[in-house]
Amino acid sequence: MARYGKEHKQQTRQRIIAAAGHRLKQDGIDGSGLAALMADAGLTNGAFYAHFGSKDELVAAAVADQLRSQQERIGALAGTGRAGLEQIAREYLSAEHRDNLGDGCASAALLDEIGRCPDATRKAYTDGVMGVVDSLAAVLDQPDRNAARMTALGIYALLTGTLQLSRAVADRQLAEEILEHGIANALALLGVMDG
Amino acid sequence: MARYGKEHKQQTRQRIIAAAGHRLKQDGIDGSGLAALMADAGLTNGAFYAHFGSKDELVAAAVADQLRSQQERIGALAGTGRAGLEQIAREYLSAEHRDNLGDGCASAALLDEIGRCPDATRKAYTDGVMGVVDSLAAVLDQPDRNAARMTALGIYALLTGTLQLSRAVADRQLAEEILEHGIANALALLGVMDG
DNA sequence: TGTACATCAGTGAACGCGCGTTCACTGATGTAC
DNA sequence: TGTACATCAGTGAACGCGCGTTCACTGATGTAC
Repeated sequence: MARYGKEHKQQTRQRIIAAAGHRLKQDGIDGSGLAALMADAGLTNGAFYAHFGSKDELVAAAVADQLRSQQERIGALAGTGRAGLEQIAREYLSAEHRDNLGDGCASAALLDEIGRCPDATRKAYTDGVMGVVDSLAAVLDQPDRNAARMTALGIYALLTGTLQLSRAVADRQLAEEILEHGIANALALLGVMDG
Repeated sequence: MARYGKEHKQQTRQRIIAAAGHRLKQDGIDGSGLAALMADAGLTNGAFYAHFGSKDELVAAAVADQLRSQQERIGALAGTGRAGLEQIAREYLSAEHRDNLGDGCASAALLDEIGRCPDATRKAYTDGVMGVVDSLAAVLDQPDRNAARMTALGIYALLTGTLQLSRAVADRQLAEEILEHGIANALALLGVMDG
């Protein structure tokens, strides 16, 4: 394997972005230092500026990468309509997802922090999240394209808010109840738009 | 006015908590330094540890205080049922609320950061948010108390997620659309539970 | 009433530490002749 | 084919800075006699 040349450097860059996606979601944006982010990719902090112009630039790249993955995941789903949404909601609002920040949804992990980020990061988020919402809208399989998009946005907001809530709450049983009722709420939101 | 004695010190403590509520929501938890938090209250950093044992302790107190205010605000509302919810949703999902982090909802501003806080802070959040949800459930005015609570939780998750989304998005028009459809979604969620 | 002392809220400088960022250097890989 | 040099990814120490926290001190307020 070449340790030299554009190709190898590009691979390293991707490795940093993927590792950063995990840690940023786990510890938050302000909570993740560059030294830790680079160590996660098997590198030292000094190499960072050969790949990115600033921490903000990496954050934007990682956010975009995370949302691209999420979109692909939704796009690869078999089910459509109510069954498809139920599949998504059950996975999204699972105890596994709640307890594994680093492997989960970037929006649920970082949304309020992203709101405070510079414009470039928020632009990357906007593009990424609209892709996710489009994929979600496609799953919903409704006649009116634009209405489906807005329903999908509502469902996405509900899912992220519900997961955040269940993570923030210190009462285990309550957290469980929040997730369970969240699934019903997501389906209800679709039901209304269907009828 | 006494500058001495328990009473005065208690007032100062409350002033710090109120000022901290504003700044924490504005700049985030990790994004707010103690020196700035104290300056907001008209004091220097050195005085901090006469009032609180740690930054975490202040954060917990500020979160509790913010949610108490939010609960009172909802409790003081005139309307009930669908009209009451519409009043809440329109105010919550307004451009003013979106653009004034510091004066707004603590959940929308801090929810994913609270999820990473120590247990004491998350406990304070849990108690506070359940109070808010109870008040919201009372507004909804439904026969089944427990069902109303879960509907209220769903609506609260939807509102916070929607506001976060509209703040994170870099496209002004899209942010506007998100808010507008959010109001319809909140009412839809109630409608389903009503029927 | 006056004076000496105790108590208290708050000041401001300092602490060690980790942050984002910079840079001189290393050592492996590729190229020229 | 062999050797001298250029190029590159990555290292590791250092930078100034702001962080949370500590502490000796100040000056105003209250109390004792």
